[in-house]
Amino acid sequence: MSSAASGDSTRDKILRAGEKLFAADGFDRVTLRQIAREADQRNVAAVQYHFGSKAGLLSAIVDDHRIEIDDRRAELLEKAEKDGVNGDFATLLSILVDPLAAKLDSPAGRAYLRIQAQGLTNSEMRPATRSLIGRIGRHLDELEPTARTASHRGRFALLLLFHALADRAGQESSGRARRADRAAFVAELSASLRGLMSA
Amino acid sequence: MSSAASGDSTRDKILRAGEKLFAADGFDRVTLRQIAREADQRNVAAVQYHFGSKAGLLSAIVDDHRIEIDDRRAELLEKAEKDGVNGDFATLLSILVDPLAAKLDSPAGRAYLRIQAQGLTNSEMRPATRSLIGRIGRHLDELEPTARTASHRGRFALLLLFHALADRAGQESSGRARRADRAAFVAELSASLRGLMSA
DNA sequence: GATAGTTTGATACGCGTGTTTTAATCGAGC
DNA sequence: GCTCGATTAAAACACGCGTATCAAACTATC
Repeated sequence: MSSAASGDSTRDKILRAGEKLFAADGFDRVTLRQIAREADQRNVAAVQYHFGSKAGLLSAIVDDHRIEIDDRRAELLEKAEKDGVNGDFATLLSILVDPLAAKLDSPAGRAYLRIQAQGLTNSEMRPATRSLIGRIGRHLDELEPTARTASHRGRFALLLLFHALADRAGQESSGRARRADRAAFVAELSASLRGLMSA
Repeated sequence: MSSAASGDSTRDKILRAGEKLFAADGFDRVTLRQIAREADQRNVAAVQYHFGSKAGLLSAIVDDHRIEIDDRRAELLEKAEKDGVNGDFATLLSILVDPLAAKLDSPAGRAYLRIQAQGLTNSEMRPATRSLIGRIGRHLDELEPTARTASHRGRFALLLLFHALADRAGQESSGRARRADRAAFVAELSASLRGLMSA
């Protein structure tokens, strides 16, 4: 309930510390003591108190962002359906891509992208982001059934989407990529996805 | 020196056990005791003896496969250069894709693909597979410089290549995908990469 | 068949982990 | 100003980790 307001309560500090460290080092390598230190907390049990467990902290981090992304997507999708643009491939693609790509704007968002990609690779957190993607997928199916249905393209597109954004997030957070190039990056990614789906 | 001959020496059993467990659970989650058990070894220090450390075991696993893949690629590339086909995009792409995709054939190869994808996400083992890819990349640059150079497409292609294969490897190893579909999968992947690069 | 070298087995060590527990501190509300 | 719930601190816990050590078993060479 409080998560959206990014105050500096201890809970929020732990959340941001976890984000940062999980993204940079990987969930398994990060210690609760590291997190406490990063959050200016002398208490090694702070994570247990506020989130129950290390896994609980991960869920809190991921859910926060995922919910915001899905809300934004639902909003855009409803608008598109109302405008009767649900036959427009580019529109549907941007509904899929843009709210995720917007996560590149903040350090917290970039951390989320990297964490989500870790989860994809290690085959967990599968329910994440699923519902909305399914709904958009159905629209895409109506559009060009042969290009998507029963083929692997949809899955490829999802893999590329997440991993490319995570890769970019890592580069920006480590200074290996400049923020100014971001628009070009997103445009390239969208074009690549378009090309991938309709080759 | 001995790795190619997949005998059932203790060393090889440990190597295969590590492959299997690293791929399924992730490098960090796997303990040396699990590996020893999986290798029918009562000795918990067997990994230290044969590979020095847990990291040494990982290197041994990855290097074995990577060397074989790069050798195969070099072979195909030389043949293509001799035939003067180095202007053929499809040929170059298949040199990049086929030796990797061939890894889907064996359980050990599938494990390698998943492990390599983990490494990509967690940003290590970067030197891996680099040399050959660079050489092929130069050929691609000569072909259509605008489509690759200074754009993000090359990186996208690499990400998709590795993660799609790792994803497929995971599905096959867990029975969620049938081996019969593999040819179609590889064809789809190649087509997707082609579409991605030239959209 | 004794011997040197290599491999395997078994045990122990030191340490860091996530978590639990208990005590101290804080902050409203009356 | 006191009280009580919520939060932070501090210490301890049980456990599993990677590693080191040393003895036993095996293997080949002469």
